Amino acid sequence: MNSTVDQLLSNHFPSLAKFPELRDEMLAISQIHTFNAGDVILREGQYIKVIPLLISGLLKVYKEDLNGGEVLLYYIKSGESCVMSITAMMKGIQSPVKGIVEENAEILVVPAEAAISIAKKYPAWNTFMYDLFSSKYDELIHMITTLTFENKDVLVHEYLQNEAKLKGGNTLKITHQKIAKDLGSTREVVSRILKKLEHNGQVKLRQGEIEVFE
Amino acid sequence: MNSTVDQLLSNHFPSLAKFPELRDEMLAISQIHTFNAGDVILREGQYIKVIPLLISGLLKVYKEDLNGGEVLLYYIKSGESCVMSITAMMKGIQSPVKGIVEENAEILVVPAEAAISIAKKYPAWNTFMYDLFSSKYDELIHMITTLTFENKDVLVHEYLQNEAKLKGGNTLKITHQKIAKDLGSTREVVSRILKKLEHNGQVKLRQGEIEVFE
DNA sequence: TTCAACTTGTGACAAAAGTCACTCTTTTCT
DNA sequence: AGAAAAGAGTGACTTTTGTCACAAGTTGAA
Repeated sequence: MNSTVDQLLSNHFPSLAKFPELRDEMLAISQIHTFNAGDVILREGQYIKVIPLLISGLLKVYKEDLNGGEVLLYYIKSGESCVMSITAMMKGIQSPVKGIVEENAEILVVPAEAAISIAKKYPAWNTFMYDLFSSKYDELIHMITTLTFENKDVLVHEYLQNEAKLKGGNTLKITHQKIAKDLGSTREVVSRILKKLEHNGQVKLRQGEIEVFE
Repeated sequence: MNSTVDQLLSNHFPSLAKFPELRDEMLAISQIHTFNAGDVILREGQYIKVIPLLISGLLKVYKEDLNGGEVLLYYIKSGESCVMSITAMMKGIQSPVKGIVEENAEILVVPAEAAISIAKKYPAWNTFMYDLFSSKYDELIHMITTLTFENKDVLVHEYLQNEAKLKGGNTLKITHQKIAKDLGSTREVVSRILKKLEHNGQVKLRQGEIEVFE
């Protein structure tokens, strides 16, 4: 009866599933949940009770600003988990970030205490986490360098390229307003940048969608 | 003869040293090195051969830009290590960041392979790392929100407050040029912001030094 | 002490980003 | 079809940041 979960684990988290004991223990304590686009699966200030391992779909992780703004920090895609959930869980603190389902998602949910005991028993779990931490550090650091050294047009362009890559298609169904919100900017500024990118042949704009080239 | 190292470990890394076996293993394979302010202890592109545990002093970690700029990502203070070294080591990749000694430092140096085997044996090592990763994530995320939602004056002010806190003194010996370099900005901009901060009573400027209030 | 190097101040201007106000287009709903 | 809502375009203006040029203050070594 757990054969489906078993397969999902093997397919999407091979570096964990290849250790039979670890795999069995994870199967014994975790469950698959499904979520819909738009669902907020983690709020700022919430305590972490479970560690999510993403089977399919796409999540976005945001940091909220005092004045109602928010900024997209990174994505969580298939085969990944939420680094901020892990670290907040280990310290028993509230989540400093918000997690939203961007594309309908299947999530393997591991209870926090179970995750802690697994981490102590299986080096592979920690290896997986180090890899994950590493890639998110890279993303955050890249974001900092873009914010520091580049103008907003680069930020917008990289955002679009990321979206295209992660959503598997060069035509994005997205509004200028949504882009502005994700980047902590304003709609007018984004609209003008998009016009400029279109002028440069980097994108093609249509109502409600953007085609990304390159 | 290892009694000194033993004490340093106990004093500065209590969460590791309180486990006798872990402590003994670390003592057996690690060494103390000292470095001077200005020393570059890690270059971008360099492979990671050792994990540094900072006993005393202060390090700064930078990401370099293509056009000769660089931006301060975070500090490493006593009781901490370099998260980017850890993750780069685990993946066997080159360091994506640069580490510079800001204040004369004593560093407990753990060979990379030894660190890997320790990580597999002692959960306390991983707990320590998760804590460290967590605090650096917080710092990077805070930097992103500042860059996204605040003007440069806030960035400069927070930089000064950090410097004051980490260097243990409200009078910083630092030039405007150095601040500009750390923040990826320019000297004139920083000079003007500092004037403004002085006007607001947040700092007091003198040649070659800045007194930080609050 | 005197000069050279370093540090800071500042005016003038340019570029980037944000704000406001309003229009126009496209989509959606009844 | 027709109206409302959502999305996008745009001019005019402000604020913030960056750039250039050059003056002036400070420090330290010869």
